[in-house]
Amino acid sequence: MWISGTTQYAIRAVLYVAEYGGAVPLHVDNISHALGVPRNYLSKTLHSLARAGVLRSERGPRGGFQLAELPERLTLARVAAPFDDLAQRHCLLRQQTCGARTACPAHVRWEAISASLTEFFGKTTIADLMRPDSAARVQAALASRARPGARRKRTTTAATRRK
Amino acid sequence: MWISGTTQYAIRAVLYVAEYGGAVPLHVDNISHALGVPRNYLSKTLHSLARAGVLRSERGPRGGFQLAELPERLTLARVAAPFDDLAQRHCLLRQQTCGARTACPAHVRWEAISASLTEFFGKTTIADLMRPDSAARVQAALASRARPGARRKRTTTAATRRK
DNA sequence: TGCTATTATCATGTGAATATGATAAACTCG
DNA sequence: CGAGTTTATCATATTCACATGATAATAGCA
Repeated sequence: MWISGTTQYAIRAVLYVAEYGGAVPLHVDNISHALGVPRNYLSKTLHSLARAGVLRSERGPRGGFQLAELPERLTLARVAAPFDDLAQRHCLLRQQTCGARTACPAHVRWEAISASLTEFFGKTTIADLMRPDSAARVQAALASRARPGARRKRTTTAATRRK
Repeated sequence: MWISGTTQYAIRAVLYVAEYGGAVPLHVDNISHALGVPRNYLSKTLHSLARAGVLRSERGPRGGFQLAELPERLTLARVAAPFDDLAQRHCLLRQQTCGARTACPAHVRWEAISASLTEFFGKTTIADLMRPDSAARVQAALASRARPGARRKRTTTAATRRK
């Protein structure tokens, strides 16, 4: 039961970037050390998050990972989406025929639980999980980065999507 | 996310035995056909359920699987127990240190959902999932089997546990 | 006793999730 | 431009859930 290990890594990583990252990007080494998660595996995971528009990444010296959006807008569902198809698995008994038309025996009873799970992942944000004091710092960091006049660089986000 | 495929097989199998089994035991072939589940894999699963005291099994001609208890007493948690450790996974982020003392960032918010899941599996029984009409038949079947004077045979249940 | 039906068990295979190590690509700055 | 830093990607290994096929053990019965 529950979400995949990769998704758990992802949530913890995004949360870490939210709390400890600021104007300066965090390196994979830093994050993987902090979380006790394999480096290269995390690298792939972070890259997926960048493609999904959750993080932005940059290579080379002064590179690393930052949030792509305010933590208030990053729901757990969005963070989990690249790794776990949270929506697709609503039948407790995995009956293919379980739908509005022909329900599995557990359908009605399970529906309530299932809905509360969907709501949890859809409404809980990274900001909700942050220590209160770090939320303010993030606001400042993102604001300064978005200030016009800053030099544009090529970063990997949802916009810059390569095959 | 959710429970393992084996647990889903198990619930569906126990439910099938409850609804279509009676005084005469059901064969693996019958059940696996009905559920569209691999035969030998199901056999192992059913055997585990017998060891767990959910089913009783018997070999040879006239053998097969029957419920070991009234469906009202078979909670989903009991059926799932041999395959999924539902209780062990309470931390959303899989933090080892997540407990009463040091909670993970999601602890408080996740606790409510987690509790409702635990309650669902602990309180929902096989009887709850049965079609209403089949419940009565099971009552009769189990009662006749328990009637004193019936010859005792060696069956595999929680009591007859072999290493 | 021996034949047959049925579950129990063993040995093995397969695929996906997880992980590792090496190399390529991109960026910074002297 | 070239050296160094960092992410991106590729090739491969490991592990585990799920599955398959063959054989052993047990029970009923002629």
